[in-house]
Amino acid sequence: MEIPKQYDPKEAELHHYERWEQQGYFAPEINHNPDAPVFSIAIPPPNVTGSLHMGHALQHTMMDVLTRYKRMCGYRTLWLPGMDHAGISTQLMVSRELKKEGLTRHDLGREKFVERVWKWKSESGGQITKQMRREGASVDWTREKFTMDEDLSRAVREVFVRLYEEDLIYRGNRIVNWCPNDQTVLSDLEVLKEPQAGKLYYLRYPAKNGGGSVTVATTRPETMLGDSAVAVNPNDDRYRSLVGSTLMLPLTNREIPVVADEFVDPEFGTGAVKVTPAHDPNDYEMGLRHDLKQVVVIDEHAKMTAAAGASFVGLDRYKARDKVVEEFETLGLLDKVVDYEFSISRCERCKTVIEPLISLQWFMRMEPLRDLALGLMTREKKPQFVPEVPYEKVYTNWLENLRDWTISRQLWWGHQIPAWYTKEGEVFVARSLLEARAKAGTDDLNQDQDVLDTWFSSGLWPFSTLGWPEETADLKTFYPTSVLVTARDIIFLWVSRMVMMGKKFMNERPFDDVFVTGTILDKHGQRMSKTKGNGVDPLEVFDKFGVDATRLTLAQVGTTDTRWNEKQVESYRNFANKIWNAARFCLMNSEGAVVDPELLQLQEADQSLHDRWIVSRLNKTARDLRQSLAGYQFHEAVQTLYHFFWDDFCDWYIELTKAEVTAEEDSPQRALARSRLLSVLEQALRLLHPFMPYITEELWLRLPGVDQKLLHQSYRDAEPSIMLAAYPEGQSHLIDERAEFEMQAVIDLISRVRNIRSEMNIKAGERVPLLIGSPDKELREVFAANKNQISRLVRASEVSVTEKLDAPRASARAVLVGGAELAVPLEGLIDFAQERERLQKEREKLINEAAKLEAQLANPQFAERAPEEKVAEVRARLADIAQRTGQLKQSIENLG
RNA sequence: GCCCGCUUGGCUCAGUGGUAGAGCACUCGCUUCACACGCGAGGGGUCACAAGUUCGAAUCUUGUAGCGGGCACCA
Repeated sequence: MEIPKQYDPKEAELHHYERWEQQGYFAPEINHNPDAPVFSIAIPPPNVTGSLHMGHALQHTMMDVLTRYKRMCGYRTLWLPGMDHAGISTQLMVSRELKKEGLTRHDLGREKFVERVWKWKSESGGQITKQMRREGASVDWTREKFTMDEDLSRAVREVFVRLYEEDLIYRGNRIVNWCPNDQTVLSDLEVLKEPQAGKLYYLRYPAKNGGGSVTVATTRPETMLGDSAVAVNPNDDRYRSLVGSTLMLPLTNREIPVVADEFVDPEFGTGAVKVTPAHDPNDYEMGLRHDLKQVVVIDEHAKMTAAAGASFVGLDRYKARDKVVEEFETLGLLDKVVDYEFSISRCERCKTVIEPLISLQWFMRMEPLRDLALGLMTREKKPQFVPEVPYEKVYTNWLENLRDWTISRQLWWGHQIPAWYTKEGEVFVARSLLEARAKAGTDDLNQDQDVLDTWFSSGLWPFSTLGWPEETADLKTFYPTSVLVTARDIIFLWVSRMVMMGKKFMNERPFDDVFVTGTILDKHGQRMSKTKGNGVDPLEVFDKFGVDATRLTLAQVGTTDTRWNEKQVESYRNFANKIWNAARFCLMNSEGAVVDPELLQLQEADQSLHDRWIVSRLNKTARDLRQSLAGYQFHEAVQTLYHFFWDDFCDWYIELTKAEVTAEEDSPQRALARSRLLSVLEQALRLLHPFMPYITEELWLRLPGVDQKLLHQSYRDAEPSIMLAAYPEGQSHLIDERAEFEMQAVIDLISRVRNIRSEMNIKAGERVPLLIGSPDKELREVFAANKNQISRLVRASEVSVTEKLDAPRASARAVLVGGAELAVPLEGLIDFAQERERLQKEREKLINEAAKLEAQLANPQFAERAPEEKVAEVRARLADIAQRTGQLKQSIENLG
């Protein structure tokens, strides 16, 4: 079989996914063990309008690593995919399309418009579902959900009705964030606060009865037309006498009172505040406290109303501002204008400046729900945030200060609020029109025109996707889910709401853990964003370096913010190629061999050192990986895999076993060595699979002897695939510390000889004799037993191992840890002065180190207070250094 | 304003109360029969700064500086 020298990711990425999906490997039903433990993840549903960006790729990689890992461990595994209808985004997108045709949504009317959105969805929505297949995401597409599906919509109505019946949802007139462009209300979380360079205007209001006046400072002069009071601090002596008096509001001829309120900061501005209850959240509260009139002077289009006066009506808010200032100046009532920086609220989507307006909306009362979430954290410490710092605190602090949630939106795309009104305006909240009619006792009902905030349905996601309110088998099996993997920016918008809703309606946490990923920044450390145009498209990276290499790069990001670094992907592309070529070597030498995990199940003294060693390393690696993944230590896991495969397996094991494996003649030894090599490779591929699904499947299927026996017992009937193979255990009885110690001695020996060859400029092809002296009998036996391997790897002409080193004067020498010595006779090649200098340098290094250790031991408090084993360790190290220093000294003297 | 995080070799990042790590970049040598997307050998960091705790601090505490982020109703 011909295997190309270079791995082509595209080839491997072409067919496996389709096969996995068709065979049903992603569905939990593939697991035939009725007692299998359960692992489940509900995907953070991407917007139906969205296309894949780095953040998705990052999260999906981590979720897929966990899912594939747990599946291989025999868990009944479900990673449930789906999408969010994304109310505003989607409506805007379709409206923009309409605009190209010269239409607005109002031209179509609500029903036609919504139809149009559904059409758009089926034709071009959900790009991400295709892109996720490319990523290799092992989600169960048969359970894919959309927040506007009928069953999920039913859950939304059910929740709405129940909360309404408990008085946790109410309708009322309150001041809200209004977007004059999108013509809808927004929740506090959907507005952005931005610093703004503006001006502070000092306006003077004359007293009603001649003489005095009060000057107020404001950033929004146009709202003065709606003022209904001026407030001062009750303890402010400057204004004490004015409290209760009446002012004449300029430009309007209205009389307004001066009131006293603790809210007012005497230090700011003039210490007197104009109060506009209808157009400022603070003033709104103050207005309620003092029973002030709400004078609405700005409408939902951010234009002035008739109440603003005949000369202002119809003016844009900013035009009105200029006009107010102008008129104050004319009247001599503008005291001054100063530059002032303040923060301004903008619509998250369209960046329009928010207008606070009083509006009739639906709200969710959060206190009781908040208490459920806080109680869950206090009593059960759920969910467990990873990393715990700072997210647990951020989450609980936010909950503690939570305010009621505006849940209605003036949109057409979304879950229409299940409330119906009679002609008289009486409201009936019901699960359906039929139920509403029954409740109202009339058929003459109109449904509320508003829809619910997108996040309302998202909050139900972990259970609505599993069939709630029906008590389905899926709901029983997969709820609560195991872990939520998400970016940090939706902890409030989404995570907290899922916890509250899950606790409320399932009486159970929605997930055990919340893993908060880091963020991928651009190379300058800036957030990637569409508007900045600095995003890196994951699909392009897939094309350039392969999906597996990209996944490895993303997995190692873990929880820290990382600048995008293409070099890193390239190095993992190289790693994939390394895997490919290691397998290529194994396969090129696989005649007469077969994968047999049993070969790796025993550690016996008569096996060669490198075989016992690689089994030990393999099991240690598996053990470490399991530990890393259990703690969501993705970076650590990637490093462990990389170094096991490249360093241990490729650099050492393959090289050490190469002689046996490539022997010309067929023999039982050769067959055994080949089978062993294949079996180690096979285990290594399993370890890698959750991170690099494509290359591992591609290679695994090519290995001789791969069949159902290798699958986890829960999947024994399935067609073989590495994704159903059992994840290596990491068995402690196969970890052989002695073998690792001995192998390390061999590795050190080989490295020192190579170092000598390099420093002495010995030609790569030239063979040199190697003399080893070791006073330690066991080490001597180790070196002797591995003569052939050592000889091969250092290109020695001969290797002799003796108790005492007996080398000619013209030799390059080195001293190893443990007192072994080696010499490479270099008659005619060696420069004595240079060699002396080389050894002297090394000796000085050791002497410096010894001095530090001696100082440590000389401190009586060290011996007294440090733990015994630490002291013993330092003593042992010092003894070893002393011995080596002595040997080096001897070597130098021998050189003359 | 309040809170939080980060600061480790040229670059991107791990890590840890007890001898400083990786990848890339760099230097030298290699067409060694899996791989030049490779092999072998090297150089390079007083772990931002200061004080403290400790037998011992790059790691813990406090403060300072720089960078980044979150929260906040100051007109």
